Amino acid sequence: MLDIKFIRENKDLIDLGAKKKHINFDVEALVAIDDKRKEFIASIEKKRAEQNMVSERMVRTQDESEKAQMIREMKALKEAMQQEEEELKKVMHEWQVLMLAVPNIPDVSVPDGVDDKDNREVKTWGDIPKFDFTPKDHIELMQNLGMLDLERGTKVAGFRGYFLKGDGARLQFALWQFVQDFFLKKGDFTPMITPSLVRRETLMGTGYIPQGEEDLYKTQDGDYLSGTAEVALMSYYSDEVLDKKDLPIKMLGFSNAFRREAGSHGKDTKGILRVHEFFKFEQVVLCEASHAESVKYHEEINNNTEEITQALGLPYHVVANCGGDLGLGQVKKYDIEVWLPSENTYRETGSASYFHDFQTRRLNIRYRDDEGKMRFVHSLNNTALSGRPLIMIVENYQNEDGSIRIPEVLQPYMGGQKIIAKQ
RNA sequence: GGAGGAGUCGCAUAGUUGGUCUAGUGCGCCCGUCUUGAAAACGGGUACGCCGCAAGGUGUCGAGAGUUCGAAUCUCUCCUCCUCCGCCA
Repeated sequence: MLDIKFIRENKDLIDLGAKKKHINFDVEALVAIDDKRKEFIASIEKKRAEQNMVSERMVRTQDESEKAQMIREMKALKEAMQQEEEELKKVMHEWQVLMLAVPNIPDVSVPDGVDDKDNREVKTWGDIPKFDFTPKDHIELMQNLGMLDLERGTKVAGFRGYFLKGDGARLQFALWQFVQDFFLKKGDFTPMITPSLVRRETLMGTGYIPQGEEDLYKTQDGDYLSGTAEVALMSYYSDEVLDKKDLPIKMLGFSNAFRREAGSHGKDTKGILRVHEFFKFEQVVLCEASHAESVKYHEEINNNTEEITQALGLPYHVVANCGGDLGLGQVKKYDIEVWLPSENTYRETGSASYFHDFQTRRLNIRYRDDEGKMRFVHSLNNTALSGRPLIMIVENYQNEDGSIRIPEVLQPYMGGQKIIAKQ
C-alpha cells in the first residue's frame, strides 16, 4: 500500500511504475474515488461538529421544551448523516479495493521486460561442472541411494508428495545446521522458529492477498498456510512502534512453507524441484525509512545467500528481475539461480526483495525519526536456504557411479562423512 | 469443547444509575526554575489517525454492528488474554 497523498501528487510516477510492471492500474479512477471520499468526510464531519455543539448545549439547558426542540433538530441531522455515512461506506469499500491494487514503484535500475526471460544477469560465480558421462537427475540419484521416496510420498501426501529419507534427510539436516551456524557467526540475526499457520491479515499485510490468494492453502477456520516465514516475521512487529535505536532489526526465520502451486500443474512435475511443502530459512530486515538504507541491506542479505551458496560450492548466477517479473509491492528483486546439470540451466533457489514502506504501511510498523515524526520502517527479505539447494548439491556433486560427494562445509555435520554411496 | 473473568492514549490505573471524558491520576520520558554540578523539589509538556493553506474540526477507550438527540459506559457478534473443568500431543 502506498500513501494516498503521495499517489495524488505523483500520478505520473504511479502510472509509469505500473506500466513497467505490466500491471493495469487506473490512477485517475482512484483519484476520482478519493475526491468523493474527501467530500463525504468533510460533509459528515461538519454535521457531527454541529451535533457535538448542540449536545453540549443540551446538557446545560434546563428548559424542557427547548431540549425537546434540540432533540427534534438532531434527529433530522442524524438521519441526513446516516445517509451520507452509508454512501461513504460504499465509497470506502471501492477505495480500499483500489488502494490494495496500487503497485509499488520499481527502482530505476530494474530492467524493462515482461517475464523472467527478460531478467538481466548481473553476476555469475563458480564453474559449471563438466561431466565426462551423462549426468543423472536428482530423482534417479536420490532414489538409488535411498535418499528420496516419491512413490510412498504420493501415496501418503498426493501429487508432489515426497519423503526425504536416510542420507537425504541427514544431508538436509546438515544444510540446516550449516545455515544456522553461518548466521550465528554473523551475529546480528535473531534466529526464530515461526508459525506457518497464520491469519488472513498477515498475508494482506505482506501483500500475498488479495492478489496471490489462489496459491495459498486455507483452513476451515479461515486461517492460511503461509508459503514463507516472511509472513510471520513481518507480522511479528505489526501495530507496534519500534525504537529507532533498535533498527535495523534482522531476523532469521525457519518454518514450513506451503504452496498450492495453482497454475503450475504442468511445470516441474517430476522430482522435488516444485513441491507443496518444504522447510525454509528466511531473512527479514526492518530498517529506517531511507532508500539508501534499503539498498544497503538489500545488497547485504543477497550477499549472505551468495556466501552460503559459494560455501556449498554451487555454481550460480544472480539476475535482476525485470519489471514484469516483480510482485505488486516489490521495488527491486534479485534472484539467485543455481546450476542444475540435469536441465542444463540455472534454476531459482531464492530471491531477495525490498519494499520500502509498502508492507509496513499495511502492517502498521512504525518508528519515530530524529525530528520526532512517526514513520513506517522499510522492509526487506531474502531466502537464506530453500529446499532446492539439496537438489543442486546432489546433481552437481555426483560421480559416474551414482555416488555423491558431500560438500566440505557439510561434512562436519555428517559425522565427517565425505561421500554418499551405495552400501 | 464447557463455565467464569478481563481488554482504557509507553507502563500501571480511574472511569459501569449514558451527557462539562475535548478520557483523570501515578510512573516513565522531555523542557524549564533552583543548584558549582547532580539529585530532590517545584512549574510546564508528553497517544495516534483523518479533513483543512490555516484557524480549526473530527475520529479512535480490543474489532465490528446496534440502541440513543448523545455511548469508554447499554445490547449483539467476533478477536485476544486469564482462572477452572474436560479432552489431547
